[in-house]
Amino acid sequence: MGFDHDASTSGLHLVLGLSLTATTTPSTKPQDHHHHHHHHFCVVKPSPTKPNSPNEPSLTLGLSGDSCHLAKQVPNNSKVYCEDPLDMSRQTSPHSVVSSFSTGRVVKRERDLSFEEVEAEAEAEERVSSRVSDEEEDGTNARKKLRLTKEQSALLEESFKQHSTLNPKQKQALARQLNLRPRQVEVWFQNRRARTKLKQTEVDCEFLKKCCETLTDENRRLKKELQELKALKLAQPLYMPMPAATLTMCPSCERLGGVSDNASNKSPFSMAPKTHFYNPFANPSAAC
DNA sequence: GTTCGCGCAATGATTACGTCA
DNA sequence: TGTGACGTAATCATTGCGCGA
Repeated sequence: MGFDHDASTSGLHLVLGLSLTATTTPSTKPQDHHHHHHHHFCVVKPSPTKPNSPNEPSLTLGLSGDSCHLAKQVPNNSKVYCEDPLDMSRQTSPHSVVSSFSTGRVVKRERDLSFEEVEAEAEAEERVSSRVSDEEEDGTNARKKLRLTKEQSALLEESFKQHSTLNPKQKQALARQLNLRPRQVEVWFQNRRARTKLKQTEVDCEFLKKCCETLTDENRRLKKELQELKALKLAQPLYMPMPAATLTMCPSCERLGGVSDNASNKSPFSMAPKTHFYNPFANPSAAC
């Protein structure tokens, strides 16, 4: 589903998006808005520096948070302390460090691993190897799902605010900070991007629905007004000066509607609902 | 008040496939 | 043109929570 609001075809110029703060990143990729209880929305334009893929909606989500730093450090230890007793219980579990080792599955894709990363992963695996073997001894091959601690999530969020994508170095550093595997950090970012985009789409959809309702109402009202004016014109065929309040001026070309000198204005009557017209897109009339 | 089963949302992980250098 | 890295989309699986019986 793509929202390509092309002014040339629709007369409207919708470019919708969300932003976490007043500033936006240059990236055109959809970015964070997931935790909107922390942030506010605003309309941003996609950057022309990087074209969207054909399937990508033109609605974009801007990010900010340049002032954010990765200053907060999660203790580089398998135990991360938090207030939540639930989390606490999770954290004390070896599964809070590395997840999918307990699945018994072999992770096929380790595409992003440099030699150092492979080494780091080997170390990580080392840290949990005892747990894995315990499970194997138990005969339980249940897939345990990693639950990130609050601190880990916070740091990931913080990092995501800065960059919605990570280069290998950043990924490696973050993984080290979080005591996770780089692959887990990568997956987290992938999911974060995807769910941000999904949420964004839902928000945009709601917004467009409201816009549509508003325009429908306005259209209905204008049609009614037009009929009234036509009826008035029939009832009073002689020229009557218009009340000034009914004149309308195009905000872009600054011409008075209905009284300009071109040939298209055959009638001195002007549809001028300006006093209560609401244009949700704040655009000049498409007639201009 | 407690427990159990169920539905559901959140989220980590996997897979398939597209794009690009 | 083939390949690897990296992205998204779709999906699966696990977990925790709320709720009614």
